[in-house]
Amino acid sequence: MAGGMKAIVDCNNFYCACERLFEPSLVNQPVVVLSNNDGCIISRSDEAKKLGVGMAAPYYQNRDIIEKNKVAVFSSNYNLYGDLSMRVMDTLRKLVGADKLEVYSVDESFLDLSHLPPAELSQISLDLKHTVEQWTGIAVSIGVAPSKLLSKTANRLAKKDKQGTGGVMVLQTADEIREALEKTRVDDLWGVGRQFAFKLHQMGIDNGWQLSKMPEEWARKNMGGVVGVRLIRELNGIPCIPMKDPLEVKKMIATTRMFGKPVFSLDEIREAVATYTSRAAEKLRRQSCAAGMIQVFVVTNGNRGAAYEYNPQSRYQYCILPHASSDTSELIRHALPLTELLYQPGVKYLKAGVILSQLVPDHSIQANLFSNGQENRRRILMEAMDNINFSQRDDIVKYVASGLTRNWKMRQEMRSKRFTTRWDELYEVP
DNA sequence: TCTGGGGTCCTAGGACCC
DNA sequence: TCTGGGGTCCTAGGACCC
Repeated sequence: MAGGMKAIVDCNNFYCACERLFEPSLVNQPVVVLSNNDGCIISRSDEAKKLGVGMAAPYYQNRDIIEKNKVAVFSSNYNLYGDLSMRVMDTLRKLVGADKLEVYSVDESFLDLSHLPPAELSQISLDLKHTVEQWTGIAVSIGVAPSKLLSKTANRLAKKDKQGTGGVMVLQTADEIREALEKTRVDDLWGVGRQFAFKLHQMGIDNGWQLSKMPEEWARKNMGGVVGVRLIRELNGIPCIPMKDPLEVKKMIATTRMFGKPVFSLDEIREAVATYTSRAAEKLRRQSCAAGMIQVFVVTNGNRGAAYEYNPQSRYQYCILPHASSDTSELIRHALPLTELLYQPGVKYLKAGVILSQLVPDHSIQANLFSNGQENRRRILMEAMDNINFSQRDDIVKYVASGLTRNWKMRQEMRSKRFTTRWDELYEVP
């Protein structure tokens, strides 16, 4: 088939795989990893899936199955996952070239394979898979096809039938594509969520093949305009979702957290917001950007419904900065008044968050920096602070507004050590 | 009695993703 | 008692302009 082939490489049960790497006794044993505050299950090993542990399901609802079957449970350890993710991506970069790789998420990358001979794609993919596993210890699945959507579909089938496929599936001929789409429910297509899947089933469209035969004009009317048209084309092997430039930076940066326990006081919320602002500002500086707008939001449990119903209600406030900034203290100075606007005494708060947007590259504010020696010094201070916080413990250096007690901090009772990113927690060979 | 048309920019909100 | 966090893209509709 003509046109460039694209691959998606996806780490299998990534967070669980990371935990197992440092706890080999857990290989072939059921393992789950929990979200922040140990709230939800966000990664399951194949064994845990077989036991019926649900994805994104609240931990406490699965506690019975977990205890009965001695499932190993971990709080999420993002330092560890981030570091192993980097190793996987670096390996792929080495194998296919940095300009052929688009990191899509912490555990997935698209590869542009259009320069490779089509007849060899299967073997090349198998080699890629084996090399990544050998170099990093993380198992991956690979799907290859003429469009991103079809490669995601191939990847899903490869992962579902690891024995039969060897963890790799290449879709090239019309027959191969048809067979794969017939086996895939619309719910499982990349880009079809709950709302669209429901609509499609009502219309009698149940699998990917049926959907691929619908006219574009129908999709434009019924599936979100150009989004739907793109979906149909991608299903037909016409690439419409381009590979992204690896150098692109984020357009928005958020730091948000559920509180470990309900919070009532303004002081605690101010501390949380100041801390989240610091985190967000670090991310901002890491991509050499400044923010033009800052938003703060808080979430309460709402007033409607039964007493224990989970009914989150959020309220936002934002402000446009006089000039784009990446300075933690300046961002905090704008965030705190927003917090005060949002606060109502006596209300129980579950969560707060900070969102930085209208991001611009740092060099666009250089004129501003150079015109003002004071600000330039501040920027150097920020860099020093980031370096210290990164190489030492988190938050050795921080602003007093972030508070010294942090009793709103999240629960992480079952976190593994940060084996690869903290000197005092390095893995020891037994 | 009559009540244009088109362009641009911005924001809120929906839908989806991992 | 207990339900994550961080993103993207698109559309509709309002405000404003000529």
